[in-house]
Amino acid sequence: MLAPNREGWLCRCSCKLVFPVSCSLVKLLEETRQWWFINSKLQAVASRVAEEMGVKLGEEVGYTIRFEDVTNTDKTVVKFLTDGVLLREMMDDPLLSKYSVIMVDEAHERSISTDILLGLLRKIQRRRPDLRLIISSATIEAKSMASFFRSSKRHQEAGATDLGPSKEPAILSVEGRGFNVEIHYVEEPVPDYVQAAVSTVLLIHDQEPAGDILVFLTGQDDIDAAVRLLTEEVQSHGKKSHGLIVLPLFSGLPRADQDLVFSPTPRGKRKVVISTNIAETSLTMEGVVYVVDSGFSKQRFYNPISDIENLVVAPISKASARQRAGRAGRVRPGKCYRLYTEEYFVKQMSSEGIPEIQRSKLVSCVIQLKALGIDNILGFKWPASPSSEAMIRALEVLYSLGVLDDDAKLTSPVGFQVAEIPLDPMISKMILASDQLGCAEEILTIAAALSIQSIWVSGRGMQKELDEAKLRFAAAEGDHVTFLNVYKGFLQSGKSSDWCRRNFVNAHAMKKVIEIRAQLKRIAQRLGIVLKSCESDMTVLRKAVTAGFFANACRLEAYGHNGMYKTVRGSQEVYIHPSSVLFRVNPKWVVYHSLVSTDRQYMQNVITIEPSWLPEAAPHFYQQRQLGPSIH
DNA sequence: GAGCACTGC
Repeated sequence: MLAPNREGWLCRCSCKLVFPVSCSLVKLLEETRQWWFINSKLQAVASRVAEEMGVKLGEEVGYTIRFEDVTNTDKTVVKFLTDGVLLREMMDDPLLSKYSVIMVDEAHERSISTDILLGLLRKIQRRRPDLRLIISSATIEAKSMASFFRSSKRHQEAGATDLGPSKEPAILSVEGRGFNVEIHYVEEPVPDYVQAAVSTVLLIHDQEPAGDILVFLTGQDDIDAAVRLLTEEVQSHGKKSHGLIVLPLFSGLPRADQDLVFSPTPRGKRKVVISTNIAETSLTMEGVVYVVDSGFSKQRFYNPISDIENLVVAPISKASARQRAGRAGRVRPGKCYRLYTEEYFVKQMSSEGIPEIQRSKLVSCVIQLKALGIDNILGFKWPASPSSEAMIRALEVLYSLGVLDDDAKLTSPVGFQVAEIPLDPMISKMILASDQLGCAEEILTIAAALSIQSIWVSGRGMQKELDEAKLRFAAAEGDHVTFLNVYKGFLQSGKSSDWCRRNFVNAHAMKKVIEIRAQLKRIAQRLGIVLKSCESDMTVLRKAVTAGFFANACRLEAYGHNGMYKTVRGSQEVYIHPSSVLFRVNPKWVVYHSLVSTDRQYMQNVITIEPSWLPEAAPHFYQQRQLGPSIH
């Protein structure tokens, strides 16, 4: 019935309309200290609702998240799920016929899944006049949300099929609740927001009454710098900074360090948490009374021309700024210090951020829509349309993978199978290829490892040790085979976290690899993929990788170019990333998993291939002549 | 010899 996906769903709206128990939801969210995973919050809320209704969790009230389905087909009447899970359900049941009411929460956050979901719901309204929709969104977006669904109604009236009038969805506008937060701006623009943040923290500490401080910066670099400056201050003269406890917070930080942020502040002390955006929505700290907002965050941008996704530091939106400020008013009235001018806020800051769908590659998104039976992708009505260049890019990739045919329809069986696997289509294609090549056991591990950020601990400050640890697992074939070695070692250690620590492997990441691999194994078995091991035959394994990633093939330039590669298709200059085990090895032909661009384009996760495999893997994509005379 | 906002299936 409900489709919430973020912390704080329902908590700020009056939703008597939906639920007589909403008041207890509010109470629950205030009491819930399980801030860690959003999913555990969803779980906690479902469990509390079950309790309020006097039923057992998993019966009348249940929840479904990626790795957990706690529902009962015969009994469950209220179900909590993430938007991604609901989209997966739609593949089997496009009209969502088993639901009579769907509430989409936090629609204003505009994640890709939410946008796809809204577009689809708008579409199925016509076929499901009985379906009641409730969209909960920030006030600022409520109008555009309403008009998005209204325009669909006009469309329906003009349409040929007349299935009776459909009710318009109820749009609930939600407002941040909490105590009043006093906003302060700087008089003049600051030249260096890290330095400005540090000074502001010291000023607050010096002049304001007790209460913790939360500082929003952009990433680990900024955070390390600010922590260092503040720590030096604490250690040197101490007077201005006496009693300050300085703590960094970002997702790559080891769990134990993150936990420090949530330990109670000792009497007479003041905690300063220097954080990324993780503290903006994903988790909540009690005791914060002062917020320092740099006005920037790291955001993903995608350039469809170069086909490169990038993380860049960019100004935040007014909506983000308000969200950040709100973090100061959770326990009592607070103060927010914005490190930008009021004029800038009023006149230059955009009111909403750019929706994720306009900043991302669309390959996964397009295949999902195709699998949902949306044939005319370019005509799909979005809450915010992605660029047609990005769409076309995605269609090209899917066509080259053999997932779409000449009419841009899903191919059978490959297209449908790739859509079934909840990963990047290039990874999914690699898994399918591994079936014929007889190396699915290994490829599933590689697929899981490629699906997470990094299996290594975040390396700053212990680079040498991390490099040495990597060497213990390094494989001549490249990073993919190195993953296999790490995975083997991890299993042999009995999944020991001590083993992880000794080998600079991220234990939390390995846990995720295990979970994802288990899920992939279930799906693979459903698809009839034989889980065969290739033992020590790395050739078939490299061929399977090539079958998915042939579009990322690169050739080393002649000597004297210092490890410069060129992509076979686009002749783009690329280099092997120094974190790769093939860095400085520079084999002649490689395929990479992803590009990261800084001063150069760096290939991350690289494996050696034979060029003759390329036309085999994708004959329409690589004709022999393109590969030039160097194939032997 | 470099740099990893944050989710999600």
